Amino acid sequence: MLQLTKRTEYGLIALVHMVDQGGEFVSAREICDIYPVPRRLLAEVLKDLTRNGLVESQRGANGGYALARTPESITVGTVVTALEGPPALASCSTTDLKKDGAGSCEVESVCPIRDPLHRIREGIWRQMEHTSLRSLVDPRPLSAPLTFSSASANNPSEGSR
Amino acid sequence: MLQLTKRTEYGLIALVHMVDQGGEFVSAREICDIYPVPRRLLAEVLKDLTRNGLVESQRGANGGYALARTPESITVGTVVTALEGPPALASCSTTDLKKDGAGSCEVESVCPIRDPLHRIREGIWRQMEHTSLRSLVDPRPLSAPLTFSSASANNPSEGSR
DNA sequence: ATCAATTAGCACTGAATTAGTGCTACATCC
DNA sequence: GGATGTAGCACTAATTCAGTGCTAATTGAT
Ligand code: SF4
Ligand code: SF4
Repeated sequence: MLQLTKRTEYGLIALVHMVDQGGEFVSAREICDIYPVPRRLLAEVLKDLTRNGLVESQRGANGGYALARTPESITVGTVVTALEGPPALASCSTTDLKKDGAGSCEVESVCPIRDPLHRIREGIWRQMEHTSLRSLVDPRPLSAPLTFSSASANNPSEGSR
Repeated sequence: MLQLTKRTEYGLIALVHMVDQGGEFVSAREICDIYPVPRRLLAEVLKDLTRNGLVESQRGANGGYALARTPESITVGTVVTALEGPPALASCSTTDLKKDGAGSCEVESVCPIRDPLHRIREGIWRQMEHTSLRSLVDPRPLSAPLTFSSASANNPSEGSR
């Protein structure tokens, strides 16, 4: 259906929140305390993100999650790949062969749309790779397109806490 | 899952085949005679394409389907939209509100990723709009059985196989 | 030492979407 | 009339997804 899963969205939201907290460990409870998201499910997602090395986790009281890499190096593509596998667009994309691999599609040998679809997929992937966590967070605080001298506009009380 | 449906792929394949036949009416049987696609399902897809004005249909013997518009004016985006609705990426995209519309997502009011996702979706849409049927057919270095003998009188339904 | 908070792991249920099929009616050509 | 082929509708089965339960293991605080 050409749509991300809820899990991916939840993951992205959580990651953005982590960026907001700038390195502090945040618990799943804290996150879904802000965003109305099923806690259980979010925990599951965070766990997957941890498995894939996107975030670090800390158990026990005062535990939680924090980014394991810089917000610049984590892209939407990274998250999607971690949470629902590499974007496919069709069942015959090259990178994803953990499931069926070769004999996935009967049409494959004579398929006239395989390569074009492949090309579109690459474009989509480029889009996603081009959107980093940082760029998800940055344009947010100011709903204005651009401010000259962003330094003055940037409220010092903003990010950290 | 960020993947097109089979129906869309089948639709694209069929459309490409129609371009190959350059205006001639081709039956569903003829198409799935070339591409191993469930005939019944393909018919269903073709029907939808007809409803959306992408192809013209002709009933009866020697009937079939043919493009109702130029191959340049039909894009992958068009087909996707006709067959599975406008690309959404998330449940809160603007164009699609036939189902739930406003109260689709609980997070919506505080969602930090909505706009960025929206932007990515636009990029994807642009990709799809930029890929016309023509460009699907053209870059194919014709080692394909493209014969100009598509015309006129006695073209029995098969023969090449 | 105990307790409370929190992640890790696993498996499961229920809903939604999708793939694919059956059957009948209608249209067209021979 | 008969063969071919689309139109329409409804239905089943498979797959995927969202969300939940329960039980460890870990850590800090009391
Ligand atoms: S081969 Fe053609 S039909 Fe089969 S999955 Fe790839 S694109 Fe879709
Ligand atoms: S609002 Fe945010 S979470 Fe809800 S659907 Fe749109 S993007 Fe996904």
